[in-house]
Amino acid sequence: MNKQQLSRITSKAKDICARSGGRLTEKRQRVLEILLLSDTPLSAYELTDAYGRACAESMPTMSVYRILKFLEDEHLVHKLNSTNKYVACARIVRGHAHEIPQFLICGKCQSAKEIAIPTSIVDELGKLVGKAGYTLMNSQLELQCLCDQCSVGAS
Amino acid sequence: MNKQQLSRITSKAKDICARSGGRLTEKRQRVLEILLLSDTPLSAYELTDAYGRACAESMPTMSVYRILKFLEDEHLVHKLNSTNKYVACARIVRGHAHEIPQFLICGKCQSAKEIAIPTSIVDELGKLVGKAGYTLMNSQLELQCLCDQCSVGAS
DNA sequence: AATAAGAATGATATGTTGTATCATGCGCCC
DNA sequence: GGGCGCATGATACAACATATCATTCTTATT
Repeated sequence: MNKQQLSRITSKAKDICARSGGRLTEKRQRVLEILLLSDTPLSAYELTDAYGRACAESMPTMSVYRILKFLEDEHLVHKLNSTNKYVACARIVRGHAHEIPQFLICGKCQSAKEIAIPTSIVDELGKLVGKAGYTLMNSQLELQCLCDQCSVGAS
Repeated sequence: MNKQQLSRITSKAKDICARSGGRLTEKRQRVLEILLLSDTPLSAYELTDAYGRACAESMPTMSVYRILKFLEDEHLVHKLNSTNKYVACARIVRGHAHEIPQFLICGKCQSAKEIAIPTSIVDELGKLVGKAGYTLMNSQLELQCLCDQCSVGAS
């Protein structure tokens, strides 16, 4: 991702925040940028370190958590529950509408790819869940995978 | 679950362990029993407490983690990654073959139900994952739901 | 039965993730 | 420019998890 793309994305993120009455402050923007530029999801503490390295001033981890919560509420960032790490939302990168996110997480290189799963599959899941006596509230899936690059490397 | 059922299950668990060269010691059996009798998944620390209450002697949390790891390796217990809690595997309760586990987790009462998802859906997921450049390694899903009892209560 | 080897457990320390709470700074509106 | 509300800092602590070394218990062998 080059600087121009990054600035286009953060400008869009600012709009998104503004529409909901929030503000993408400089610190929030920096945290988002670190996530956008990272190859892998980052934990709150890894973000704290990365912030310190990138910005020459440090940020308390508490603030990182608060900023992550803000960015999650704005749907600019997702939390991966299976790894306790955070990723920038693909919609602001690729420009499509917000969907229920699904993640493929490589167990070797830790990369995570956000994909959209067809409504049909989600509907089928919903029906199954209904038969079992439950109602699906959120279908963010996190699938443990191996990415093609790592498959090749291992072979 | 009554005592007879419990003893039938633990006896089966013993066989499973024996076949793989492991031993279901008394402490391991007690931890498994606590999970079998619990309405909800339990964290390692909750298990430590429950063990202390049930057995009049306490167990270090470290040992609980080790025992959980053993039980997981024997596929007698599953870990829910989204909540960091542990549940007894349904196969030893209901007697069917081991399948890739899927969990419905009620966001209100925390109950968790283990279900099996049809191969067709898992296959479809696998194909999608393949198209995205990944290989599915494990399709344990943890779906955030509301159980019918809690739905009724809330209405 | 004595003993040696290996498995299971205990004890202690520490690392990682996350929340609670109160204080301080900063921008905006009248 | 004074006050209000949002954002951030600082500190403490809770919850989850692992590393490591010591001790105890089993089991096989003699």
